[in-house]
Amino acid sequence: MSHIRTRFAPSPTGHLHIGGVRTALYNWLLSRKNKGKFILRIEDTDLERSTEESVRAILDGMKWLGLLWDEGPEIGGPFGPYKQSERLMIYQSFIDQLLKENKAYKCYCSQDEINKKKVKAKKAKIPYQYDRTCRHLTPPELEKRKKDSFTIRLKMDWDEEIIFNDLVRGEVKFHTSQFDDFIIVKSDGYPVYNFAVVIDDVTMKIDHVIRGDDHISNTPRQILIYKALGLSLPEFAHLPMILGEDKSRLSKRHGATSVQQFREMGYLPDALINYLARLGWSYDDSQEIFSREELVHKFSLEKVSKNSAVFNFDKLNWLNNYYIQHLPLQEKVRLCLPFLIKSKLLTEKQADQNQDVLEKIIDLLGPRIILLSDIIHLGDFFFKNRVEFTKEALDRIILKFNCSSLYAQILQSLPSIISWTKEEIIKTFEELSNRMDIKKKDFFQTIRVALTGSLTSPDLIGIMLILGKEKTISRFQQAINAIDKNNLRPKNPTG
RNA sequence: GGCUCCAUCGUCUAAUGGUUUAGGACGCCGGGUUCUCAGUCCGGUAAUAGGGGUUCGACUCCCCUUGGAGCUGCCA
Repeated sequence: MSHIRTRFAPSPTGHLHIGGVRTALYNWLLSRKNKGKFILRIEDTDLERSTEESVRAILDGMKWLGLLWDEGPEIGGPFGPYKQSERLMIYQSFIDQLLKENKAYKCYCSQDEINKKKVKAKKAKIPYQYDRTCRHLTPPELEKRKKDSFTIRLKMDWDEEIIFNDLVRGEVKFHTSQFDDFIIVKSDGYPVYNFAVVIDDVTMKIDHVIRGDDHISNTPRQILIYKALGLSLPEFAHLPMILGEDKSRLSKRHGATSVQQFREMGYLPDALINYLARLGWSYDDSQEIFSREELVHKFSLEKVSKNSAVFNFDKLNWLNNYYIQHLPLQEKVRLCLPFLIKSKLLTEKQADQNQDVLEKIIDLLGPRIILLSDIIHLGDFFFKNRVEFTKEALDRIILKFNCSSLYAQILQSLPSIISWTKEEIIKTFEELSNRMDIKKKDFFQTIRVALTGSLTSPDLIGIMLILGKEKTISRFQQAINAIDKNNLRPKNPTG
């Protein structure tokens, strides 16, 4: 297993799906581990649904995740092209071979005719198989239909057990009697998936075919094509599917499924990779956090589990938070910045000029950030010129305590703080707290509301340190003004 | 319907016939730290789908049932 070649072969009919990413990841890991090659191939033989935009999304997504390919779109390689739509000539030569060797034939049956036969079979409760009408066409009949469009079918002349050894599930058996003369070339001249995939894997010298287990039933058909062509088989490994919370196949209705969405929500590539790696694979009974290098080193197909796995956002979030916390501060800032700018909390220019403040803010917010985008609602009060009381803050603090006079007292004490340091601020507020007729807990909550408008925030001293003396004073003043202006006072004066 | 795959806590999984009162992680619950919320630390809750075999012994092997999934396309 030294120079192994693996591949990821998505079809560009939508975004890059998270399930596909895991397949890509396992292929990538195995190629890295064995110092082999990882090939990216675009399977765009479905003319109707394939789009250039989708190809873009796939390439971008793969790059963002750091799943770089050794051969494929944009970089080429010795076995290109790497887009099926550009490989028609290659398929043609293999089709010619099959036709010439009388192992395949042209079928002129229309889609309508076939559909009728299927309906009939269903009514009779017998499994549908193509009745081979066109296989027995006489030369005059063939001559007559020469100009009609046709598909090409593979002759099923086997009567045996197809057995292959799947690297994750062991021996899998099918009997050839289940297969009919299936189509390998569509009437538009494009090869059908099962055919194209075989030709591509062969010509690209793929020796380990690792894919989702939805392909397990396709495998015997593909093996039959290999056999018809006299080609030797690669190793197969079928990965379990990823399910949604309700255990049905993961789809949009379970939440985000495209890499782009995960990216926009503020997930880190490393967290996503770590999560996906552990979803369906384990190393031992205790390790959860794996660096990429570790994954490359420790990954093996033998430890891939056979059963499908439910995608769980709670665990992904836990990992994302973990990875964010372990990021160097400057990196954290760099990653959070786009979210702050996009939400208009600050401009790029402001960010450049206030790098140090930004670092302090993000350092303070650090452990609270689960998704990078959390920075927006967690830290907005730092960037806004005035804070607004949340409904809860209003009900539980502003309308419950005599905040206006409390703030006034604070304002009297603040100017006496000469050097705006942690120690001085603590000293002053502890003193205030002791002096006032309010529980310490409530006292600090009133401050929190004045400074942030909210009932929850990071450490208050930390906030004041970042805001600076001026802004801190002005927030208390603003709060008093807002209270006076809107007459926000406790309903019960005695309370 | 036919064929195929799968089955351990709510979720991801460990335990590859005996070392196990079935281990870890996320979640959840409780507690410590504390000005709130997080974070962090400590503790707790919770599973071998059911039934038959094989065996001195079964989560582990075999069979059946049940449940879930996939394929059964001129989609990939």
